[in-house]
Amino acid sequence: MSLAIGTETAVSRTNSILARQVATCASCTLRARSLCSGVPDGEISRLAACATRQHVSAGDVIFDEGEAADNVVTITSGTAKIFKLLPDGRRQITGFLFPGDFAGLALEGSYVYSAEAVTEVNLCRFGRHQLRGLLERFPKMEQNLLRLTVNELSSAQDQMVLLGRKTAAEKIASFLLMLSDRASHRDDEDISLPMTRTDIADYLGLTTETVSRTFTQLRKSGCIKVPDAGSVTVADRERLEGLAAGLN
Amino acid sequence: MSLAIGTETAVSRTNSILARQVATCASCTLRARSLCSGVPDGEISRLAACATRQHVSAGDVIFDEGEAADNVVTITSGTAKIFKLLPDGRRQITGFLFPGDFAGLALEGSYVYSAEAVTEVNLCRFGRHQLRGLLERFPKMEQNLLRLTVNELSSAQDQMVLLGRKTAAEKIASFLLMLSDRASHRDDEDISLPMTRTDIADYLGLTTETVSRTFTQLRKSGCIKVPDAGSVTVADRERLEGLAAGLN
DNA sequence: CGTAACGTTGAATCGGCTCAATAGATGTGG
DNA sequence: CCACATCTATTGAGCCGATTCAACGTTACG
Repeated sequence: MSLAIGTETAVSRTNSILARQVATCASCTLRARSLCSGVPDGEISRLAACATRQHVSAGDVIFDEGEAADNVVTITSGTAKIFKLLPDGRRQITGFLFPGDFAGLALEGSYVYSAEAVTEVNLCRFGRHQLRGLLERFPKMEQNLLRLTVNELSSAQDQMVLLGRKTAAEKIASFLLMLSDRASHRDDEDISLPMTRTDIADYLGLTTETVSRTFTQLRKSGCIKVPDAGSVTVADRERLEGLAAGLN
Repeated sequence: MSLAIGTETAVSRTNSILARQVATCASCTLRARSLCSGVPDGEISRLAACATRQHVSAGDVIFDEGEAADNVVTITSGTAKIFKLLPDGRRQITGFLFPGDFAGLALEGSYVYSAEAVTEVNLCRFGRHQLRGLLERFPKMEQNLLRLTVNELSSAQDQMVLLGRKTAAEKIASFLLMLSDRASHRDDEDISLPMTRTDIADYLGLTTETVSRTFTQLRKSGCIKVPDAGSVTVADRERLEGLAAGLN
């Protein structure tokens, strides 16, 4: 699926847009964050040399589980999701990716999950071998990567608590607060939901119907407002936080 | 709880058993695995110098969520569990630890989960600051640590699929096969279950009753044998693997 | 032994799921 | 601009898998 954004295409584009890539790293708003902050300013060109910028449309595949893991990607704009499938089609979304997040780190072998764009996404692909070279040259970068991976692991453990032990309302409350923290919004109380109810359900281990009903219930109880399907306003943050933490 | 094995005690023991520690690293059966394999043989003493061996009894605390994360520990024998609690006592076990596994990596700050011994456990505590020194001296060690953490993250994602999308029977089947892979047993078909039904339930997002009933059901259907509560024999591995993968 | 902790089994309940219908949003072409 | 199709979201009714509550075995141990 989605041949247009496969690895080969990305690589073949490398030469034609190299100049733009170099410029992009230096001016990238994520320059000081994520992976890239371990590369000294004087050596940005080395970073740019192993990065390929790419634009993908909402719904497009970024990579598929099982493919050769030739790239690590970082999201520069938009929202993506990573997920795993069971043979009969049951899906678990293991994370949403926002600008600065990375995915596809499989130190060897193949991707262990799939990634797709939720909205229009701009991303940077780093070639695996080139990235390894960078990591060896700049230990600071490897330290960053370790720190980021440890943080991801910690989030994964929080998500296990959510999936294994929280009720539907607690799951939705936790999810909204996670979005409020991690994604950027007009203000603290205003959360945008770029993903569908099905995505939310597959992230929280629920069905779309239960997600929908729980939104309704939280709305009726005055915790949140739901102006439209794509946004939520926090009306009573304290109560929402209590719910998410598992009080009540 | 369990003051006897707190960090202070462990540290205060350091001097008295230093000689034994040095000897232990060189002869440790895990020498070539886990964290430690990144340290050249000639420099083992540096490794030994920041490691404190400790013995804890079944049920004892290894460290508690929220404590200052002064140590990383690796299990050298026995089985441990790591878990998080919700305020009302609901518990999610996020992993079982077997020899070679490590826990407590919080690059700064405090532990984000608790760890307790399931059986009698022998472990090695590495001081955080000393470990950081080692990592900087031996980049190979940091690479190992990254590789191990990435693998843990991958397991965590598998567990999310299990918790969010699998049925009770599929969860138990997956759990048994995980144990069969990771823990050491007399043979492939023979699995020892050192943890209680409550531990299993809290790992799989179930109740003890459901765990018990599901064992019975798998036993009656001929997938497994349950000679006693502490062990399981795989009778039909193919069917168990099908179940675990989510076929059927 | 007696007692406590752990495990199993049964009966009834319930939270979330399935199935089904409706409503809203988005886009397309006439 | 409307008619139509499609996709997403909401709501309702009934069901089911897992939980809760309870009783009873079993094992370990002082």
